[in-house]
Amino acid sequence: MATLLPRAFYARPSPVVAQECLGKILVLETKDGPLSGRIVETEAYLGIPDKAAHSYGGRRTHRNEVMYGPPGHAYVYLVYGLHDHLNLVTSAPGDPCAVLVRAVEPLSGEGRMRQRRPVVTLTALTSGPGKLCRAFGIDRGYNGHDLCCSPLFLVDGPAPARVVRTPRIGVANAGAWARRRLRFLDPESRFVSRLRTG
DNA sequence: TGAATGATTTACT
DNA sequence: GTAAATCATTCAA
Repeated sequence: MATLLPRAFYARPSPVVAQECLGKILVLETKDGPLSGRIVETEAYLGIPDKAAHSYGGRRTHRNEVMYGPPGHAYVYLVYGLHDHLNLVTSAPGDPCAVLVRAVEPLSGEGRMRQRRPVVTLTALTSGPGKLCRAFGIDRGYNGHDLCCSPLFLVDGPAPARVVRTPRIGVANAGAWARRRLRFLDPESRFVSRLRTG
C-alpha cells in the first residue's frame, strides 16, 4: 500500500526522520511517467548547533531560507558548481533541520534515468547524492517544493531489516560533529554510496 | 565589487 | 590513489 507520507512524518528530529526514511519510496512524476526509487542512505543535519550544516549558528541566508520554513518541503542546492543535492526539511518552522538523501535503488523509470546519466554499472546510477539528483532530473527548480504534493513526494515502504549508522561524508572540517553517527544506511543494499572500503 | 570555498563526481596515473 | 572540474553563495572591504 503506497500511502503518501503526511507532513507529520517530517515534523520530528532529523535523526529520527533520517532513519525512518530508509525503505521509503522517493517518487517524481514527470510527463513521461513516474520515476521512483527506494531510499537506502540518508544523513541528518541538526541545524543551529551542527557545525556541518548550512544553518550552523543560526545563519539565515537566501539559500537556506527553506530550512527555516515548515517541515515536509524540499531543500535543493548546488554544490561544487555542478552537483545538486536533495534534502527533506524536518523538525518545526524556525528550526533549520534537514535530511540529505544520499542514495536510492531505482524502482521505476530506470531506463530514463540511464538516458539522463550514461553510466556503465547499474549501481552507479543513483549511489550518491549528486548522482541520484541527476538521474531523477532534480535541480534547484524543486527548491521549496511541498513534499506532500505532486510531482515530488515520498510514499510509505518496508523498513530495512537492519540499519547501520556511520559518520557523515564530506564534513571532515566540522570538528567533533564529523564523528557523530548521523549517516543511516541499509547494509543489505548495494546502492549505498560507500559502505566500507572493503 | 571582488575573492574564497564547498553536504562531490569523474577521469587519469 | 590523486587531482581537476566549475559556479552559486557567502564574507569581507
